[in-house]
Amino acid sequence: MRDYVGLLKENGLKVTFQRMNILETIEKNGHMSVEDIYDEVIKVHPSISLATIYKNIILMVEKAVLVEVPISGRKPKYELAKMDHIHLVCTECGDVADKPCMDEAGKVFLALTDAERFVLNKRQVNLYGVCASCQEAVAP
Amino acid sequence: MRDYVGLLKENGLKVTFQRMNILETIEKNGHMSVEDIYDEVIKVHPSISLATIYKNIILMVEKAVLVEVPISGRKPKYELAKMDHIHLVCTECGDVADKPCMDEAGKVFLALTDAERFVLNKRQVNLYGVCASCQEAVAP
DNA sequence: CTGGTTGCAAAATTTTTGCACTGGT
DNA sequence: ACCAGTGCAAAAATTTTGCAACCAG
Repeated sequence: MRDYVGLLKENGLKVTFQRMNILETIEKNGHMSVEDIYDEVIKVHPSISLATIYKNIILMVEKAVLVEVPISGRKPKYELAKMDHIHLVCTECGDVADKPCMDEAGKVFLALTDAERFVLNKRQVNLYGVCASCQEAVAP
Repeated sequence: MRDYVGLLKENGLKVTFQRMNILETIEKNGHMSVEDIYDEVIKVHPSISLATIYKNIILMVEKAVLVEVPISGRKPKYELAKMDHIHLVCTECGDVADKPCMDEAGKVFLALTDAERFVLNKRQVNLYGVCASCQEAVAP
């Protein structure tokens, strides 16, 4: 598990049980919507309020501790900030998997935006399809 | 202007003024949120209701006439279905520009998902940064 | 201590739904 | 004439806000 205490302090955020639980839940599950996070965190911290989840997600996204992953046709999900990667989004179950290897594509994107006089800050690649386990479910 | 009458009929949708206005507005403006569309369409069709906008967007996305473009930190936008392209999203003004050239990246993505036993259906690339005109606004 | 943080309840916003009426085909 | 489509108003769902109590530093 990562050093969330340090991560929060670096960003001028106090270390509360709520925040620790949010971060640990997201680490464990990978990609979660606000509702997903609430449903999980409330199991270990029954008194937490949805407003607290919202406030903290907004705050942690601002501080770049979390990253919003917008997804076509669904609520956005949130993940821990990490090395550049792309997302494999299953259109059946909604699950999101990370895939490293932004490097090859990275060069292409830089060339593209240079020509455009566009200052590139962040890249976001979603590949939509059907994941291995959903393929099995359809054709066992 | 495209043949929206044909496009709607092909998809089993009746040709109404509301739908024509929605499609023409999106063609003219490129990428629009639900609210954007409503604000524009109401100018030429004052009696249209927001519910009609919602119902039609949902319907036309199902029929793949429109495509939802989810954007980090903002409401999703909608565009006409068109050839594969990437999005340059300005984090200052929120504007979205299309850029063709999915080909180079396309190969990379296919190789990636093949290895994963992931059936790739749709690709969505957002590059976030500051567009040329917002750069000028900051440093004139 | 003390300012940031929480939880609650209320407000604001956004999206969906039901239904009578309208208008395309 | 039939039934998809519209508009309205109400309901549901989502997100934000204000504030008193609380607690990490």
